[in-house]
Amino acid sequence: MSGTAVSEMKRFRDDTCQVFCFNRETVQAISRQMLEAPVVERLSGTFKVLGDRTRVMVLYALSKHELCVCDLAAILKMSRSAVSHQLRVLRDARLVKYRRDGKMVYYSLDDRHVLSLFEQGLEHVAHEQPDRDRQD
Amino acid sequence: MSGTAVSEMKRFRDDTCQVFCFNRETVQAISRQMLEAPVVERLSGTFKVLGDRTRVMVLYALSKHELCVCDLAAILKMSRSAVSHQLRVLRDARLVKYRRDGKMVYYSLDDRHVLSLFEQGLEHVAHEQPDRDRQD
DNA sequence: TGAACATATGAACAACTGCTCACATGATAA
DNA sequence: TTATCATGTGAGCAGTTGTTCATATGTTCA
Repeated sequence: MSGTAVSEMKRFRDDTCQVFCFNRETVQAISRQMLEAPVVERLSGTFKVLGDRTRVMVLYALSKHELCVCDLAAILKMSRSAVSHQLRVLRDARLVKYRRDGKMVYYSLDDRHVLSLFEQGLEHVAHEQPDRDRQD
Repeated sequence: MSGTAVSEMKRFRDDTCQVFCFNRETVQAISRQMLEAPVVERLSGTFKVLGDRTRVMVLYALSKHELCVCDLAAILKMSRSAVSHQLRVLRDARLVKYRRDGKMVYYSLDDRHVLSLFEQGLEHVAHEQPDRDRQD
């Protein structure tokens, strides 16, 4: 794939767009502005962590009050093990922090942005009801 | 699981927290405030859609300019089929809209909140570098 | 020390996701 | 109509994810 002529392009499989289709300049301009791979990785990674029922509930509960694993499990009606696994994910994503007090471990939110993200998300969700398959 | 005595609880498996562990009142208070299931569902669903490299790049590209599938595929260096599949997910989540013009279909952002979400996400990500395993 | 208990974690498994491939759909133009 | 092209989509698959189970870790208290 170098200086191949357009006529030869037709032989290529469909695995990348074979011609700079219709807006070569736009494509190049946006390609230059595109987010760098590690940024995309971290950004999608953060959203992925938020993209799970259990973790959403954990974060919401923690936004109300610092809680130990056992209380979280009771609130979510889930096993402590499952909650603990998810808390690890949230810790790794730096969305929660913890503090040890004897046998207990108390978790709380560790990010000033999580709540803003939640609110933005809720706003999107609030305007979500209407008709299917909008074309414009 | 009704009025079972605490001493009997020990026989239960670990699948839900067997005692209202340490903060019965907090647990009950937060349980009452908890988000309703459908809200949790839609909220985590929205974040899940944003939690993917390809879709993050698609949305970012569309935030710069309305684009057809072929141009998007060229920008992302991916097959048109893959991009088309992801555009369907984004459409279903009401994050993009489209407009037909002859054979072409042009996509653009369909949500005033997506960009705010992106910015919040980027802010979180920006403060993410430092030391591992913070305990406080 | 050892028992009891809160939490953490590895393995395993079922469910889900994102890609490719092949084909379908829908539009344009001869 | 047919040929061509942009896009859409179903099946299949490899890779990922979230839970359970069993067990490990780490703390308190006798």
